[in-house]
Amino acid sequence: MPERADAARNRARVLTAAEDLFAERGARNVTMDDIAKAAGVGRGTLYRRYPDRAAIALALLDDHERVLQEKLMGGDPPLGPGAPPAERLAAFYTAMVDLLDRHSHLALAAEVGHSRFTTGAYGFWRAHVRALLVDAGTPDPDALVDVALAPLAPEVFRHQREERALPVDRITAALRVLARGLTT
Amino acid sequence: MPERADAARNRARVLTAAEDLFAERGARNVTMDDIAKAAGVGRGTLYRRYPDRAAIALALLDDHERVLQEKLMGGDPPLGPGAPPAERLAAFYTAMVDLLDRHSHLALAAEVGHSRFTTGAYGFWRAHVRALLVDAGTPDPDALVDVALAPLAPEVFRHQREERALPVDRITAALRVLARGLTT
DNA sequence: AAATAACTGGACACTGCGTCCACTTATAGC
DNA sequence: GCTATAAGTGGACGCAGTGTCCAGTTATTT
Repeated sequence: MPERADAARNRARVLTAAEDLFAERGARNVTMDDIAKAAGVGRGTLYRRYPDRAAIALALLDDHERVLQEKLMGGDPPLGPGAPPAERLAAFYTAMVDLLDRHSHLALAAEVGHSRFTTGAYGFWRAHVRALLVDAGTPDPDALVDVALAPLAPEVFRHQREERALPVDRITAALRVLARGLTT
Repeated sequence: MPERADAARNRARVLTAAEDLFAERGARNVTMDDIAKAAGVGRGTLYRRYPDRAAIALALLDDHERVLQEKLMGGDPPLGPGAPPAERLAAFYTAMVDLLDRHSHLALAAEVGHSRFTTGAYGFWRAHVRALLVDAGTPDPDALVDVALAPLAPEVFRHQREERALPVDRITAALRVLARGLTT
């Protein structure tokens, strides 16, 4: 059974309203009530589809992440298959920083603390990086993979950008150093 | 003016009660009310000294952290001064993992998300690791230092230990690999 | 013993969460 | 078209936890 027309319309309204609110005042200062009000929808309707803010942010992020995921699997090197693992890892870091830079408000909304690790996206990044580490002959990839992904936590990125006022390209360069260190 | 005797007694009761509760059911499931009740103290008294859970956890962590901080500054090598920076960094990682292992419930309570970076302790670790990176001749230590500290986030440690069921020594070994990669 | 300043604790108002259910509306079969 | 019905809707409700406030209490000083 396909989705009902009014339900689809409301879903779209919720997503665009949430995106606006997150961008405007940061996810921390947006309540479920705010989103419902802004979307012109009742609380019940909102909760029917999205149990919490993270679910909404995740839905919004999903599109952007899927694009990157496809590039990783079937795109051109060095992001896609073909390049040596050290270069693919560096390219992955660069792409992730770019993603964080463009959508950090969403990332922060979606991945508060623990929940970060339980999203499907984290599983994908993890599998990808783990494969690269295996390919590069790094010892104990299962332990190192979470270490390699830790600097991509949205909180870390936000801290570097805002508290430390680091430009994006310096963060990228630092992660390139890390990529080199982990694959040799 | 010294602290009044009854105030000191109440502070001690709050701290031990909080430590017990955190250890017993995890910081996430302990409310300020719980702590006040368990300490036999009113809400107002509790809030007078500690504005939130993080402040209490921080006070509890403080002692343990100070011990390590002193070892870093004036203890024996390789933790203290004297050893080459690569070894000191590796020793620092090992000591931090040990600290996390023994007090992860407190660390998780104290450093939820963003607040992690604003604690005095983070500033200390940051300065220490930054100096080691400078010493090792690593490029752009200001950008790399937060990368180097990211894997020590309590959430990452908890994920590795519990979700991934990694033993402590494998986490330590992985961080030693990282230390080598960052100082060469 | 009285003065005083700090400390105490529970009542209170408030915010945000999540649920529930009576009502509405889109779709399918007649 | 018209009705049946199941999905979808929305706001009222109860709850949990936060943080504040102030009248009363208690340690300390003179």
